[in-house]
Formats: sequence, C-alpha cells, structure tokens
Amino acid sequence: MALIYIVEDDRTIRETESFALRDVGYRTVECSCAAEFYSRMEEQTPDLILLDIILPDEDGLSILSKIRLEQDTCRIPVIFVTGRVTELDVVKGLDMGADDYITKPFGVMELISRVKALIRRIGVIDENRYLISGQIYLDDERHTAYANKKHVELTYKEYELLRYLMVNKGIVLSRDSIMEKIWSCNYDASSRTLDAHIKSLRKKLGTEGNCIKTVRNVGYFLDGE
Amino acid sequence: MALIYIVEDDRTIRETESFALRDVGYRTVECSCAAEFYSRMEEQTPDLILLDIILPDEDGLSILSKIRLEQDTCRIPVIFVTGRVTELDVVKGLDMGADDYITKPFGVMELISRVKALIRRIGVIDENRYLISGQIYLDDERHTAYANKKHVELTYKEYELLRYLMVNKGIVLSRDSIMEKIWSCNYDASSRTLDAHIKSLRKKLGTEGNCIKTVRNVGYFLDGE
DNA sequence: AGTTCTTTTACAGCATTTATACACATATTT
DNA sequence: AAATATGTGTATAAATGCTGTAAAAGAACT
Repeated sequence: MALIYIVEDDRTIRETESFALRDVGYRTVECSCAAEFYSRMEEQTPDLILLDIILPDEDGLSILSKIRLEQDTCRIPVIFVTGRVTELDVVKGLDMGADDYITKPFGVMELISRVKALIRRIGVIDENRYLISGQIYLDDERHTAYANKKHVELTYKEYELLRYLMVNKGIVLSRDSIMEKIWSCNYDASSRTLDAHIKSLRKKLGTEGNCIKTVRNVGYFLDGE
Repeated sequence: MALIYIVEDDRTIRETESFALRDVGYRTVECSCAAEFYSRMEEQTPDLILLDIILPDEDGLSILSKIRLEQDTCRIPVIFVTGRVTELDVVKGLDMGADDYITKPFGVMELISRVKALIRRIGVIDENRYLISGQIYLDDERHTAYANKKHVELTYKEYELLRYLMVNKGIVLSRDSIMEKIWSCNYDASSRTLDAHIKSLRKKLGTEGNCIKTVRNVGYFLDGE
C-alpha cells in the first residue's frame, strides 16, 4: 500500500487528511513542519507527498524545489494543499513541478480522488496495492513479487533492489546511487555484489528478467511496459 | 511537441483553449462532438485529451470509459473541463479514470499549467525533458539518444561527447577542451581517439551526423537547427 | 548445526576504447 | 602549378576495462 507524507502545520487539517487517507487504505506519516519532514525523508521516501505552502519554518515551494533537485526524490508526486487560492498561486505551484494543487477549504472526498488519480497515473501502484511494471508486480505488504502472474520468492536485498528499479522505471540508476540507496555505502568497482544480485533477480524473474537492462559504465534500469 | 485533442461543444471555449495551448507550443485538434472525436482518434491518438462532460451526442464520462477500455488509448491522460462543479461531480470524474478535473469558468493559465504538469508527469515526448538539437534528442534519464525519432544506441564515450557538443550547440569546441572534458587529459596531436569517436557518432546518427562539423586546426561543433 | 542469504573471489567473455598505420583533404610553400 | 607540410578521416588490430558467471566463503538467521 502506498505511503503518503502529509506536511501540514494545522493539526486539525493534518489529522483530517491522514484519517481520510488511512480510511481508504493508504499508510500516512504526518509532519507538522519542514524540519520534521526532512528527517522523515532521511528514513524513508514516500510514494506521494501532500504539501502545505505556508509552514512555520520553511516555504512549501522551497521544499518542493529541494525535492525536485535530489536524484532520489525528484520523481515523487507532490500535491500542494494550501490556502493560497488565486490563479497565480496555482500556476506558480504547478509550474514549479507540483502534480496537483488543491485549495483549502477542500472536500475530503476530492482530496482522496485526486490522490488516487495521481497514484493510478504514476502507473507504479495499482489498486492501492501493487507496484507494477509490465508483468512484474510487487506487493509491499507481503514483500513478495509476481512475474507473469506467478509468485516469485525474493530475498530482502533482491526485493529492495527490484523495488528501487521499479519505482524509477525507465530511468537509469547509477551503480553509485544503487549502492547508496540499497547498501548505504559507496560503490567500489571491485565489488561484484550488485552484479550478483542483478543476476539472481534476472534469473528469478524469468522472461521478465530481460527488462533489467545494463547501461555500461553507468548502471541499470528497468525497461517498463 | 505534444498533441492535444480538445472535445468541447462550446465554440468560444474550445477556441480559447486551443489558442492558449498553441500559444505555448502544443499542437491541438478541436472536436465539437463525440462523433468527431472518435473519427479523429481513428486517424491518430493524441498525447492528452481535454474533455467536456456535457456534449450534444454523448456524455463525456461515457467517452472516457470507452477510452480506458481500449488497449491503445487507455494510457492517454484525460482532463475533464466542465461546468459540473460539485464535489461529487469531481470525485465521480476522477474516480472514473480522469487525471484531472477543471471546472468552468477556468483560468487559461491554470489550464495550461495543469496540462503541462500532467505531460511532465507522463513523460510524453515532451521536448522539455530532452536536450535537443535539430532532430537529435538526448534523454539523460535513459542515457540514450534519438535521431529522427529513432532510437540510437550510444556507448558511454559517444554519449558524453555528443552531450558536450549538444550543450554547446553552435559553438566550436577545441580538441583541447574536448579532451579535457571527456577524457580529462591533454590533447595529443598524434592520437586519433577523438576522431574515431566523432566518426562513429556521425555514422550512428545517420543523416543527422552531418551536423557535426569539423573546424580545421581547432576542433568540432554541432550545427543545430 | 543447518539453512538461507549475502558477499567475496577469481576468471571468462566481450563491448568499448585506444593505438597504429595509412589514405585523403586542405593549406602553405616553392 | 607542383610539391610539401599539416591536419583529419578511415580501417583494422590490439588493449583495456566493465560486466556476467559460478562457486565458495562468510553472516545471519532458525
């Protein structure tokens, strides 16, 4: 199930959003300020972010631009949920790279529908449940994968690696960034650890294993659809 | 640039939308009714659809569900642009599979920003994502190139070299600076390494290869546009 | 202890890159 | 205008270095 970060200083609004989203099955993490949000981002990156613009410690627009700058986070969908309601505000928010812009006061049902629409569109997560790329499905709750509708047993590292590739489907991930993300260490050219995992992933995924492409001298990517 | 179909029976609104989108560089096709839309879809599928809900011959919601059923069209982003403004209408539209929902009367700037946001997210052949020079496209995310819309396999050095030429399109780059930048070493007149790479680039780029011009005694440059 | 997962090691295979040698083109000199 | 010098294009061969693979060693479970 998709994980959503809610960055909002008004407690009532934050809890309303969180409750509503949890009610339809999403996992949520509430952040009351930018600082809290950043520290949460260190631990784990979400599948979507709801962002208020006016926050006590930092402007939401500035937070967005930072998110978009980082290699690891730049693809995360962001929805502004804010009291700034003029057309110019909306345009500014969207043009900065937000995916949607909802103005307060908003209807909770509409919020949910917009979140669902975006998550559906990302194509990554389906029916709030699976991560999908072609014939590969990833079930976050069970921590297992399916390839061509058949269950595939993955070990922890294999799962993490595949998930990272899937979330960034179509984008080349450098060996550096993969090592950083999955092994939290720097890439050492003499180590064949990553290659070994790629190999076993390819093997276990069968025909779908061909979707994992090598980019010589750079890294790997998942060739989706 | 992305192609957008506008399905809207009100001529004024339709032309306003079309004009605004063309103004920022999109190509548009106007359809005043469902029938016209379907016949256009036979010819060509767009990158995005703006859909009114109330149309003379068929309901927009019904059109959407048909679009979503077809294999070829189900991934096309759809934005409802409509006068039905209650939260329930919005929720219904989004839950049926629309990507966004804009209510009339709408601001033209907001419309454009929402279209851009969606196209950015989808990653259609949106020119903003690529480094472009004439018919040569470079996709940093995939670390690949396209010449005349066709995919071209490039090796690491070839990619780096082409990218350097493209970033400095129209500017002559000395052999020295190219060697410095791509090989991080000084130019040695007796080495034919650079020439060899230029040759293979020209070959792989086909007709576009002619854009790489030699400046005797100095270096090379990319003749763009 | 046994099992499973992860990492290391060592090497084969091979794509890419570089070196070599020469043909060709363009500029300069006689 | 011919001869020469200099720089660039091309083909082929050789070298390099990255990735794939298999098997074994080391960790982390049960």
